[in-house]
Amino acid sequence: MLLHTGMKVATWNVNSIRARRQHVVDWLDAAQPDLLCLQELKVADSDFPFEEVRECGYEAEVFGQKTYNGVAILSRSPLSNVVRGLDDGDDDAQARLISADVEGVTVLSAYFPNGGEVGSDKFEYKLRWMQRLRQMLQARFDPKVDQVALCGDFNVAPQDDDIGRPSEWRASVLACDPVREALQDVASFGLTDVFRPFHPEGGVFSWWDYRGRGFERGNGLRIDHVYATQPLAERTIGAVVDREERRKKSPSDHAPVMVELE
DNA sequence: ATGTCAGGCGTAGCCTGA
Repeated sequence: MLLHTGMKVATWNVNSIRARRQHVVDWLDAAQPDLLCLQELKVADSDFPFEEVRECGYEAEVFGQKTYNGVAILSRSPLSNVVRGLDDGDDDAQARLISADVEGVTVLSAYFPNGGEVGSDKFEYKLRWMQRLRQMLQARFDPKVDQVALCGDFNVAPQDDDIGRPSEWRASVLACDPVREALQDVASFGLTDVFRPFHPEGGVFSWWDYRGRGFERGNGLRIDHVYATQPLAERTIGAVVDREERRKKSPSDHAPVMVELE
């Protein structure tokens, strides 16, 4: 009989695991999450630092891709039922989703498409990918029963108060109406944002553009999220962004987001 | 359009993506 104490689940777009290998190792040692979902690895599986991660006490399941995308799940407990991709029969070469089960919870590490410019082919791909994600969730899970955590870089700021300077971003691929509606459609499957209730005042961000000194100017967006089904959401007892990580030398443009479950 | 990173290619500096 396993006695469950807290469970810390984190997500972090590292913008190249090669460039951020030491940051990840140091952060695992300091933050001690039970699970860490990674996005934008930008390496093939063979170039993922499995050994370093194992030395920190984590096993890793990786869906890598050279140069672009790439996602992983790191866990202190054994992972099972690993699924790579949306698994919907669509011939999609982009490595943007991996899922696995751990201690009765299904964890998904997702890297939603950025979308390029509104109206572009990349934008249409983003909306279509989100639709496909919604269909996959519906095919695989029962939101009333299953404990599912969808974690990752959603590339969507859900509300204006998730943005430092809303007027600069409101029409962008990260915050425009069609993208927010697509996120609502994904959530309508039976997922809720478990972070925001712990920060009702808003103004908490997870990504700051390298360009234009976004971090220094407070011009960030909350685009990295943990969404959970009700049976899991009701276990949430805290949620934070580790802004200090963004302050370090050679940071990712994203900071880790971590939620604590009871 | 701009800004700043990272990777590819290939071994300098331009290109793409974000």
